[in-house]
Amino acid sequence: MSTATPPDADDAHDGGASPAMHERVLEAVGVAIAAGSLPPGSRLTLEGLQREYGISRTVARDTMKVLESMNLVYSRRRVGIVVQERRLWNVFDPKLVRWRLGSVRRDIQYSSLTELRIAVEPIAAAGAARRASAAERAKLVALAAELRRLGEAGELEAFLAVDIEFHCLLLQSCGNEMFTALEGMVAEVLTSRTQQGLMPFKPRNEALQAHEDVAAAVARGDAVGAETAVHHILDEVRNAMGLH
Amino acid sequence: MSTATPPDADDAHDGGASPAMHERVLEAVGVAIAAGSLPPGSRLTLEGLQREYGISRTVARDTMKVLESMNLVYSRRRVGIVVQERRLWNVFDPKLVRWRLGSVRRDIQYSSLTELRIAVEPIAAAGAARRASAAERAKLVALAAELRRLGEAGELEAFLAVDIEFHCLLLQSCGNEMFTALEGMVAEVLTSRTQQGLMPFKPRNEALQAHEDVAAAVARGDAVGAETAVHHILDEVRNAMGLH
DNA sequence: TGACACCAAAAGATAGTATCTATGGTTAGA
DNA sequence: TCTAACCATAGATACTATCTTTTGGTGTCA
Repeated sequence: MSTATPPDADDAHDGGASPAMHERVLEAVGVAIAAGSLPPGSRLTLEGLQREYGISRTVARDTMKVLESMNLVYSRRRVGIVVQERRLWNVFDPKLVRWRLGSVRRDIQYSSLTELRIAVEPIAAAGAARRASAAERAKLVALAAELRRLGEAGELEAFLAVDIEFHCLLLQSCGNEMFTALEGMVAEVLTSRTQQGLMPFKPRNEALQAHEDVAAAVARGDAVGAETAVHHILDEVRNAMGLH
Repeated sequence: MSTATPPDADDAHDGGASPAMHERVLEAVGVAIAAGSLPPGSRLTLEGLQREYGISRTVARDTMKVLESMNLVYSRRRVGIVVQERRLWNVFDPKLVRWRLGSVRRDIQYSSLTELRIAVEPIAAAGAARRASAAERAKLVALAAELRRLGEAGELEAFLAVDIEFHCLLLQSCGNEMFTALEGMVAEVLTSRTQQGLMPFKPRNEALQAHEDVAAAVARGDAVGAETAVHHILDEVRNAMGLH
């Protein structure tokens, strides 16, 4: 082996080793699988990984064990490590979601997430109306007001930031930890929507009103009202997806 | 160290080693964390795990790396392996869901899953109406008919099996892989509901009708109709959860 | 003299390397 | 069809390197 114990030279593909050796190779292999450049059925070996990334067997093992726990690969004796068929992947693992959002298959992941958001947010709002703390209710109302201000002023960037905060707070205060775990993904969807110019230049008044309605309904503990109001927010998105 | 290298005797806590050493300790530690007997902030060491489970450092490392990738623990030099606060767990990891469903905290996990199901299934039905294959549409109609037959005959066990098949097929044919990944969890919720006697002794006619409506709507590609009909199925569940 | 702040050294844990044996599944050969 | 060789993982062991917490010592100030 050329690259030996000390953190010496010849690490052409290194950037400083700060994000930990293990993470780097996990990231590299994970991205390759998510992007499809290592399609299902592809076979790896620990030995190959050691050579390719200049790592020890232990690190190669650790990486594969993590990938295995995400169901991205399985390993069999005498065969090596085999890329699992897509159907069996743990598609809710945040790492995988991130890898896929960065890949050429980005669109599929994005629309899956959007649909998930459409499904979850109304129920989350209903949950918030029943279970949110007083502080959270107040914060939601404040954020809705802030959204109107920024929306009418046409400050899209600040609007996005507050919009994310609004929707994430909804997920946090709904009392369902599984919904809360979707926070990061929803933020990603909202960001992406703005970046790709899928947002109207100026938020429509109906959308602003709907956000205020959600906040008000949650504030007064009206679960049905909150759910309905969120539906109004999402109608725009549903239309864009052809979901009427 | 008492338990040493060879697969010798004195392994009191062994059952044959067939499910792989690594899995056994992953399971044990994972269950302990999920159940709360290793609360957030608890500290483990590789050395301690080696002694406790009679395993080598390699296996202990692998296990911890998997737990770390699920965000159940993090490890820091000089400190050891620390159980992560609940808020940060990857609560969508099927392994964790399974562990929690088997723990004393079962109820929390169960209601989270039920709420998730309430959120996702209507949108999944809409997706199926737009994207299911002809075979899937036909199968749904057939399953709905079978449900009526079994329901009216009062054959609860067979009814449950077909009910699971119906709802899983919906998730499979909706074209959203994230929804599809929830299949196992939905099956678990439905099973649990029956086992715990939360189902009426004989399915209500409204429920049977709603299943038929869903199948029919999907069959004719009516997304709105399918979504509404699923809502009717879930109304019963929503009431039971106090979600009106 | 006692209390506090600061700094340096020791120690304890993971991170990673290297190498070995055991096991089981594949494949090729009789 | 059976059998044996081989190959890759599963697991064990013993290192070194590194990071970070703890601890102990020192000096200053009240």
